[in-house]
Amino acid sequence: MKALSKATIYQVAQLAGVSIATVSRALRDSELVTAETRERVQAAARQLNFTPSRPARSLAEGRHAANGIVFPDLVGPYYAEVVLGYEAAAAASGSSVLILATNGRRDAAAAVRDLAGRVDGLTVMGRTVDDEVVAGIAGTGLPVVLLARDPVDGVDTVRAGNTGTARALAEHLVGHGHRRLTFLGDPDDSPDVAGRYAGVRAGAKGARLTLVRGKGLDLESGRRAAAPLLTADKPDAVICANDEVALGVLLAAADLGLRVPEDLAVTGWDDLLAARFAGLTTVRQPMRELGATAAHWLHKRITEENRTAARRRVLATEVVIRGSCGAHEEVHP
Amino acid sequence: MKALSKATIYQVAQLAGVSIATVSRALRDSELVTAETRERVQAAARQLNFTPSRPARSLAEGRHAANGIVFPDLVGPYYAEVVLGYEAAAAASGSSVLILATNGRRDAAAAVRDLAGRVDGLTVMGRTVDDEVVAGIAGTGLPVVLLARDPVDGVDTVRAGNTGTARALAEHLVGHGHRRLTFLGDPDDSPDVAGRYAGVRAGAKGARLTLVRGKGLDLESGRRAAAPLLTADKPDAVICANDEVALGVLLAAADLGLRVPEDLAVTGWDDLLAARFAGLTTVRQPMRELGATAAHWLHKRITEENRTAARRRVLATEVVIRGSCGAHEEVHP
DNA sequence: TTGAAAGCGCTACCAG
DNA sequence: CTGGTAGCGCTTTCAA
Repeated sequence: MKALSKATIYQVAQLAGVSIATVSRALRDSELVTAETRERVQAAARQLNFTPSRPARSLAEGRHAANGIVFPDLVGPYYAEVVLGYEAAAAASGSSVLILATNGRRDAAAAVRDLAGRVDGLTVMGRTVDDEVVAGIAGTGLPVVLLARDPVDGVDTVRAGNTGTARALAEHLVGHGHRRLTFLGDPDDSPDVAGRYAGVRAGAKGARLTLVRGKGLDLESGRRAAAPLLTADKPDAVICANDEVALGVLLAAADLGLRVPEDLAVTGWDDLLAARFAGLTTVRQPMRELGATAAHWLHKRITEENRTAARRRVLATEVVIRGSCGAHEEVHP
Repeated sequence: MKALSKATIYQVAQLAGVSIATVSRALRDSELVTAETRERVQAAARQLNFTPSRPARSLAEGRHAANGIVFPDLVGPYYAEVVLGYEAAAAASGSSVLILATNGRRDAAAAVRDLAGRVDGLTVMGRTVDDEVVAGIAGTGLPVVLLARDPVDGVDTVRAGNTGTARALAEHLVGHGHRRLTFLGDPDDSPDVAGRYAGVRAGAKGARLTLVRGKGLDLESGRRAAAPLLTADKPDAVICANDEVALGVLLAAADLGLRVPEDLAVTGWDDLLAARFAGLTTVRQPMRELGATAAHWLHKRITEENRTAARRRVLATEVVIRGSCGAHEEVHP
């Protein structure tokens, strides 16, 4: 009972003894067909294992019924969660999702432009392509939403709060009596890191703050950067750009025989599962909600009649206190 | 300098003063056009911010230049890593990637069928849709690769080793002197879990082995399931279906005042980052390679001339010994 | 309620 | 080397 390769609407029409127009209607539950005809057509379609060709349909309808999301990587829970939230929301509004990871790709811009040609709307995250690429695509009329990224004129932007929470975090550390703070991470790396550093600076009043531009955002990068830093600067608190880097610092500190938090306080950002088991003080952000919001906004843009003004939203983040920043009465589980 | 909405090949042709056929050639670097013509056309295209319509091209070419992957979820690093490996490999062979998460979707089968109509090939992971859906799609002639899932006749399958490594893990525990083993996880949940349980059974000769069918595969599920289990069964070792569950058990054990590994050994599966910080003995699997292999195979299928026999491959996994299974001289960092 | 036919934008074949 | 043109499979008027 092997079904044939690819049945077309013509074959279904022939088998059902109607025109292709009727098949088209019947298959999409148009009210313009008799119940009887509809059934006959659907039976024929089933028998031929027929699935309408998406390209043909898209071409005729002038839409893709799909949208895309561009992110740097899927390493670590952050992007994965964002993408998951995005996919769920997009699916809810009937869109398929195309993904594009730009990391390790020399032709990121070209890849993004190509993707733009396959979708009804596009979400672009930070650290992927330049603003001019974004502007070029948005200029096409293609709805675009920026995620975790500095705004571009006329384009919607959704992001998680960095500065305010970073400031609160720094103030908390200063409140613990720490006076020699180090921020480990490169503000030029991403808008998020830049925002976090800005907040830390604001909250570190009265304490010394050193910036150490670590290269990567993974555990090994943190570990490598930490060793010289801890022996040279002798900070009493290291505020890391994200959790992975912080975990690397924790490892390096252990290697050096430094006790956390007695000799050294360490904080991260993202609240990974590992942070919980490492007792790491960090910041939690609504990852899925970020993705879901982007998908919703995109859907609105795609379906709206007259274009409305660009929107911006900053989702709330929260400091999660655990043991690594100093002793507390009660810590987060 | 706002670029117009959507330029077509006709407008480019007109602006460049050539036919659409020439535009089509020039834009795809055909050798059938003068360098001069090519440049003129490309200039016109650039000026109009032209991007060829993907549906039109796909319709004409009869291919999508895209393939898809279906997975249950993107929660936890496992699927994210697999998808990442897949995306990278697919991109390398010029394919865009469409994703579909089936979890929390009532109409998973329909969604998968729809996806099948948008791609040149499809990878389907375990725990997503029934074999009959897979068979139906494969019967269409659409290349399909199964990932981390029991084989279906005539369809390629890639998976990570479960049974052998699970057996080694169980034997290791028995070697530590543990005699009251509990496997926490539901073999009916996924082919992977079933394979792990089978291996554990084989390796638990000479010890008592209890099966506790925990519901979910997340941390809270593990934690909830562990409490009654630890007080009732009093096992001296709990082998968990994955790391998250194991971490939950660790938390529950701590709540009950049980020392790990003195009073209780615990093992997981996946080697999450958190496992390292929790000192959890676990099993590492080549997640990205799983995804990459699936993408490669799919590409081969899509481009092959005459269909070859279905292939199957099992990628190697390895036990990672840390502190949670008993005392060792040297443990993994 | 159904059918005929005109596109949707692009590729590729056939002439010239 | 370039232009004309026939589709690719489907949706959607416009008539019947």
